[in-house]
Amino acid sequence: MKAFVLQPLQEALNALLLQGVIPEVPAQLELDRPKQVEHGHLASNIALLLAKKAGRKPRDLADTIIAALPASPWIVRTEIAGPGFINFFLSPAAFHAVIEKIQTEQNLFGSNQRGGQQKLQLEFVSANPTGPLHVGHGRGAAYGASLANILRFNGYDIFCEYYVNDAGRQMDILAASVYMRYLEAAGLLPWPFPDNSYRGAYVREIAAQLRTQCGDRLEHAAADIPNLPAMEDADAAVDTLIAHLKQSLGEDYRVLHSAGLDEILNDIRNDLEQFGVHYERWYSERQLVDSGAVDRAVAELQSAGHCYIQDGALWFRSTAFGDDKDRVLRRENGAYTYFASDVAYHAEKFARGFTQVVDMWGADHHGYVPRVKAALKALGLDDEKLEVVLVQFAILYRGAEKVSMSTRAGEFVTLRELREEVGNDAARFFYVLRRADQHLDFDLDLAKKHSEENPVFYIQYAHARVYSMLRQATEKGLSLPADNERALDCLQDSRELALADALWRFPEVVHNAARDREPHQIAFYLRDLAAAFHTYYNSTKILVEEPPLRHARLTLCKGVAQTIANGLKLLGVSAPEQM
RNA sequence: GCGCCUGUAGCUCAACUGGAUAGAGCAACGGCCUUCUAAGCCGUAGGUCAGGGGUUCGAGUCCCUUCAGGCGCGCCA
Repeated sequence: MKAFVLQPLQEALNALLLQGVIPEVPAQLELDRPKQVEHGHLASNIALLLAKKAGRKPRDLADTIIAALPASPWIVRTEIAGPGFINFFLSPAAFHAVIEKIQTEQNLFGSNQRGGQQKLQLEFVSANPTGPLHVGHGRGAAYGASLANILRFNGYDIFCEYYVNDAGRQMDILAASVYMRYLEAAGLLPWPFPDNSYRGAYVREIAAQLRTQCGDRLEHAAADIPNLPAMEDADAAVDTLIAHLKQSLGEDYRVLHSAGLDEILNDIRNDLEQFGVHYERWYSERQLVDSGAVDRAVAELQSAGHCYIQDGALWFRSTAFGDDKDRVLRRENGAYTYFASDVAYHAEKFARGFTQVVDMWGADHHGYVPRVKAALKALGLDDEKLEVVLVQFAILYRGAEKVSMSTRAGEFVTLRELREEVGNDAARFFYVLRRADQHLDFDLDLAKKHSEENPVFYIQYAHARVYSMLRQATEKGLSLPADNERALDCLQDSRELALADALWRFPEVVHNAARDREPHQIAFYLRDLAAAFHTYYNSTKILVEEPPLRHARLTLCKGVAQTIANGLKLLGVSAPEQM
């Protein structure tokens, strides 16, 4: 819609530039949608911006600009207002145009090609496969998947990836936890299950499966098992147990390790798939390590002279690249840190040719950003191409009551439980109702309500209402508009034009949501559009006797339904035709 | 202590990246079903944009500062 005004305005400014009235034309002309209807459909502040440079009074300059505007069928009136705004009033035809556009583009309405099919990688969730996903991960999943949809709709070539932390200490602790439950089930665990291991019920289930699979074959490692409770440092105690298991079980340690990993990763995959979250690739940290990528990345940092050895550990001088302290790459005991494999992983992302990489991390990892960027810079890569979105936690409520959660103790609400309780649609929608960097209060009771208080149903209801009218018309034997109905001239009422105006906003919102990485803009827009539709529905009878008017109104309504469906699709929410 | 984030209506949050009289949803109050789904609509009330200073035609938005809250500051991930 903005193009209707942008083009004439551009022409006028170019003409004035030639005449020497203004010294320059801004590269990017901007148009506002005024809050007050009296201020027109669109407004430009261009006279205010150029007044000083042109040595003219703003209102005076605005007058000159208006005089230079070429005639346009879309603009019916202009006026100068306030300190020097130029307000534009558009013709009904400008609003009918959006309805025709929707009919032409249908499920592509709102999309654009600004991305130019640039390859963009999105990494999100990437939770350690040490247990089922909980509601905190759900937010990252909903946010990442929605953002992926939105960016695709903006013409980007999107590649979604889940980084699987399947190498490393946490996975070993899981293996040890499974083993302890395995022993416990046979009454062979000589002391109580320790607090700092994985205590969730799922660990018992995995242990039970392991027993079905291996019988008592693994029990022999219980013989000289370290006495964990007797040891001072609980973390060191677990490490001792892990070392013991690796040595004592030999090849079978791999079986134990995989028992937990495979089971949990499968569970996570299914969970996300059912939640409508799809990945192009599950990237294994273990494979990254085995391929020698970590060795190579570290060696590259070393040969570039960005490393030093201190206290037996290998350090990366990240302070030379904006970090506030140096970081260890390889520990005194010879093992790489998590950071080392992350450096390798990110270097790998750029080597794969992505023009932009977006990571979505839990907000508690924010201190981690400078060191990863430092490493990229040290490797001669452009750290601007790595964008980190920090996703805050979701706090669950039942009405006013907070649901307490503790991951360690295994007392957390899983994503699956949440989905089963409130449904995928409500879960997806509620998760993206806030900006990612804001805390999210997730009210389970509200998400389940099928009433006006629940924004998901409010929007879906608007969509279903349109289809209800179409069914109703058929039942009454009233003719329906053609799919390419173009006789829209009878839509002249301000309420009809206002509704069409709301439709015009959709492509703009899609663009802004992608630019700002803010899916919530879509959610807010849909609520506004649904409200505008409900208002129209209540004020105007759609299924009138006169066919031309009925057809035109129904065509407008179908445009609303199509737009709602397109928007909900971006958020991974269904658009039912009947409720 | 240092760094990052946040502070807007009773509650939960927006505000098109500097525009005109700061908007929604809940909650509160008052209305609207003989008519296409009342899972809806209309209206009323509610504000020192945390406080202070600055930048300019113009500030919730940018800069400085104070206060309050959250998170982070491992050879953990």
